[in-house]
Amino acid sequence: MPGPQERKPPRNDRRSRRTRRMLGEALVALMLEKRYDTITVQEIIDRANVGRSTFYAHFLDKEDLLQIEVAQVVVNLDRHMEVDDSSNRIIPSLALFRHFRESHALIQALVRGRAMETVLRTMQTHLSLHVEARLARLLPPGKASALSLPIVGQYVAGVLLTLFQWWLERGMPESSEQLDEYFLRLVRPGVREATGVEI
Amino acid sequence: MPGPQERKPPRNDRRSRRTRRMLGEALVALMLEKRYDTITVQEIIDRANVGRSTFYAHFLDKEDLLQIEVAQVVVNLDRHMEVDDSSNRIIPSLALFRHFRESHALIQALVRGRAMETVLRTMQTHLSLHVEARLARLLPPGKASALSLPIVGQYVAGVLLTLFQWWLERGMPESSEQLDEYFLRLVRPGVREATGVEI
DNA sequence: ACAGTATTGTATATACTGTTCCTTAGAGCT
DNA sequence: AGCTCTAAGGAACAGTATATACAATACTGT
Repeated sequence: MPGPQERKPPRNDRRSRRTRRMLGEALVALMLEKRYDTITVQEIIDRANVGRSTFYAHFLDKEDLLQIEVAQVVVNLDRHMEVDDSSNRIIPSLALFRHFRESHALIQALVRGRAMETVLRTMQTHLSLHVEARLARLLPPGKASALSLPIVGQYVAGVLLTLFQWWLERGMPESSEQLDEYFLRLVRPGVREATGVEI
Repeated sequence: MPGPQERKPPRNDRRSRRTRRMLGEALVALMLEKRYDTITVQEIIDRANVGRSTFYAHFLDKEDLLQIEVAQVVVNLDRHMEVDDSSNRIIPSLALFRHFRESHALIQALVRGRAMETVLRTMQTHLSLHVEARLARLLPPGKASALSLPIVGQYVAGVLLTLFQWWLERGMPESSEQLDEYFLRLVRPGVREATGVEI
């Protein structure tokens, strides 16, 4: 490996944004075909019709490009979690399943490219913290939860992501509503017995 | 990448077995220190005190060596699943948690080396199929499950692996027994309502 | 002790990365 | 429109990694 990189120069030109987008799309397209770590920079720039030096003008390396694509997924996820804040559901699962179905091209690429680990771990953390916070608010004052809230948060987030992966692997034959119903039927009794909260 | 490999020659000599073991241990040791994909073959053979050609006499490439180590994990897992076959528990969760704690050096290496994705996916499949089979046996004849058995299998396996990862990330402060209790308290109500089976 | 083979060390072809330097093309401003 | 500035293109380069080939050597099992 040649010398260490300093940082990536931020560009704001219209052309630059177009180039960045093309490179991102090229990576996603390639990840639908093969594993992320077998993809070379050459393949990416060929697919995007972009010069080699242009790639390195925008990104530190291949990993940097991936990270930026992954960050997009997480940002979108957070945006979808903010809705439905008034109900007493601890997690906007239906909204999430719908979001997954819509953006499943990128997510599918991440899964098939074997770069899903990072995404899932980030999702798991975000979701479990969200659930934990909601549970703390819904808990009747003075009445403690039988199981600690972090573990219940992990449980709920884990079930959601497990079902999502199972759904995705089989090509998402069920509707989002159907999957949400499965999710709630499985998760609700456990949460009720563990915390006393009815979701 | 140079030409394609044909296959790896199987060796049975005592020396060979020793060499293979040394190489496997070297990889595991290195994975405790850095990410799998940043480890070079040179580092592995240096650590194992083994010549370069010897490495390629035993394994197709670095990936091949990893796969064999991973397979070991899964084989051990299966062995631990066979016990406790007479009880009416759908999954020997306590035995599994104990096994995880014992072999956590290797598993920790896989996690820190970012090679856990493969292992977890394989585990998820094995465990969910196991649960599915057990449920089918325990289901009262003539009385169908409300939710299909595959989805309940995925659910149970997913919760077990989620809790395991949560446990591992924080350095396994709880005992195996404690974790198993959490697991059962969270998963039992959902399985009861979804299938009618009491575990 | 001997035969057979596992192992070693080195050399080699191939591939990928990230940088450099120079040229070309086009966006944005007056 | 014309001018300027900079993004993009393209080729070449050093550095490093992979996987193979081959001859020499060390060791095991009988």
